Amino acid sequence: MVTMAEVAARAGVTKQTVSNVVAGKSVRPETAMRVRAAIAELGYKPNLVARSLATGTTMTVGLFVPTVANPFYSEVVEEVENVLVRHGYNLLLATTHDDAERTRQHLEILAARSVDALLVAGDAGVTARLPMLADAKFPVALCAWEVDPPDSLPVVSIDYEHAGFLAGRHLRELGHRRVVVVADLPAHSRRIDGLRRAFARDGLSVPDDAVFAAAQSSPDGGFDAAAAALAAHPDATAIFATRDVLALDALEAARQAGHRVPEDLSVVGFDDIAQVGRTRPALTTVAFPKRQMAQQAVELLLRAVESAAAPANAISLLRPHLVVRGSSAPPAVRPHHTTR
Amino acid sequence: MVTMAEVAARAGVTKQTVSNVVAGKSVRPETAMRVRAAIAELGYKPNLVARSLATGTTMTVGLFVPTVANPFYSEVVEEVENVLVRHGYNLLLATTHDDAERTRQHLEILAARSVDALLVAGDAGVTARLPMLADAKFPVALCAWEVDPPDSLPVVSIDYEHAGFLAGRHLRELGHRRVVVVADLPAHSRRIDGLRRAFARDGLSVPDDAVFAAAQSSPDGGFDAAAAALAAHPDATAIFATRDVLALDALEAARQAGHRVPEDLSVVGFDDIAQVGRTRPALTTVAFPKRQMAQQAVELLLRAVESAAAPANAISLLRPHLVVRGSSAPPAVRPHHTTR
DNA sequence: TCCTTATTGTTGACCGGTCCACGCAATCAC
DNA sequence: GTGATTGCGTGGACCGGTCAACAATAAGGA
Repeated sequence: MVTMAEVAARAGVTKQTVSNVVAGKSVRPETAMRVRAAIAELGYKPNLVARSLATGTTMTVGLFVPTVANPFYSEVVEEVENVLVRHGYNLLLATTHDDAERTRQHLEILAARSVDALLVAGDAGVTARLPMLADAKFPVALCAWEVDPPDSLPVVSIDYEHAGFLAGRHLRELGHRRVVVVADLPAHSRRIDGLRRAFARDGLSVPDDAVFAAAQSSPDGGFDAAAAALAAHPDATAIFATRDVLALDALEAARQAGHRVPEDLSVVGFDDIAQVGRTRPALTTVAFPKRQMAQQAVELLLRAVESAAAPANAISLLRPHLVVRGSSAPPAVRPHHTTR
Repeated sequence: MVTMAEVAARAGVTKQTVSNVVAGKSVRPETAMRVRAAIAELGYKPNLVARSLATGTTMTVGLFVPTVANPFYSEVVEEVENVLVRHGYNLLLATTHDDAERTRQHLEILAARSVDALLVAGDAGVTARLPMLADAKFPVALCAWEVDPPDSLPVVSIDYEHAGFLAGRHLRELGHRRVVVVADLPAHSRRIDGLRRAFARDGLSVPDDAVFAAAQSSPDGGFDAAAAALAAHPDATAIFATRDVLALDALEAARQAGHRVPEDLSVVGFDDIAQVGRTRPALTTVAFPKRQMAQQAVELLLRAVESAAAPANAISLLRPHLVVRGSSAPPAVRPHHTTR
């Protein structure tokens, strides 16, 4: 590899002058030309590793996500990368798989690599490492954070409770009274709280036995939970799934149980991942402004990096909104189900 | 940050000795203990940037994918990261978005960062940069490569033509004679070649006007193409989609056109992305061994890195296989469609 | 004319590790 | 007892940039 020193020799100046030309600092035009010519002739490219060592900055940002297999996080990754590229940064991607030990190792390596900043999306496996995150020597931000926002780190997320409320309000406005829930528990309990609040306003409740946890280990977890929910509550007129992928499973379970959606049963999801708008029935869901979130979070971090200050320790909550599509409708008028 | 020199001073030895302890080279146990104690007391962590500069190796591998939004590539990314982590490497992710200029910049930066290796998945936007890839100073491998495998770089992929053949043979074995195709063109033409070969064996053809290109720009491209295909060929008994996401769109278009799948119309996809096994009807598709591919490709690269040699310049083709699910069945026995 | 203030470019230290040649003891064979 | 081998540890150069202090030359003000 051709180094700065070689370019300097070729142009008859010092390393430093070459450095100045590359960095765009004031250099007499005549000299700059000579240097630029030498750079071009030798095909010189600055060595970023060396620069990083000298400056302590790597133009690299780490991103933690639980997994990329979930489309929600895919979209986050996609957008984070876009914003980073726009600012000239690179993305170091690490999946945590909700594994605390794996997360710890990744964190250690990122620190040793001196990334300029770290964005953590999703909480599950990382929560335990929060103290470690708090006193990292680079800015850290959290996003898509549902549980106990720690007060030492900035967060860009949404009001999950309110998002759940939107789903509940929609179902109530349609006239639904009995809803079952398929959820990732305990992670998604906020969303359920919101749903319950909407029902509670009208004096209705969503009892605990109407909430079914999807087994996270099995790929059929969502399907099984939905099937169980429908079997246990044949009088339910709606399903709320706390994640779109679960909602897709629920749609399937409903179909197999002989329900028509939305005529017999409404299904409402959460996230608004790309594919749910194109299935039939298209899914009514609470849209999570993922890309906006990714953008804000990254820009928050980069501002902190450039001002060399700790990021504003604030919580920024974006507004989720309901997207009404074909999977929800008023409940069918049918003989009232009698218990016993 | 605490440096090696400080640890050395604390332990009463030289930097080099500390380095040896960290690297696990032979050091007298007694000395090693003193050094380890100093490391623990000071909380020393080696600076990987400095190490990279000195050794010229960064323990970092770059990955190019067209996008992460497509579940096919998500799975590839997921698996690549897993393998890298297992070997102690980090992942630098770059999306190309089929943009040659963006790809060029990324490539330049990765080179300047001296990544240890680069894996390129998918071809579209990158093909133009092949010469640049060929004389990179680090090993490069290609995967999921459909067009003209260049002979200067190792490739881990599948035989796309054969994969298409599998789809065609399946449809023929079921008895289908008239199939329409929804495809990303021209990228997926190999797959169609294979399909055609299967039909040709029985003296049947898949005419050009039965092949519909999905507009890549629009999110409804697949849907529109499928709808057009069905409208233009009402006598078709099967759809072959060259990508599962297109197949999902096709299922939808079929439903809206009033076809029952698989009774009236069979749908066969390509890729076997995670979600298509859980929809109803579950999708019959040609399974692409993505994870195996990712694994082989990464391990090929890492072998090259560790032997400091150019990677074996070979083409490794994995075997795709057909996964028969619910979306394909023998064609309905129905009055033969008369043209006019 | 002389001194002050800019403007460029030079010099040498430094970032935090690793590599390599070598000194020094202790061990071994003869 | 002596020379050869081996095991540990030292010192200094080096990776390829950047930074800060300074020297040199040019321009501006009194």
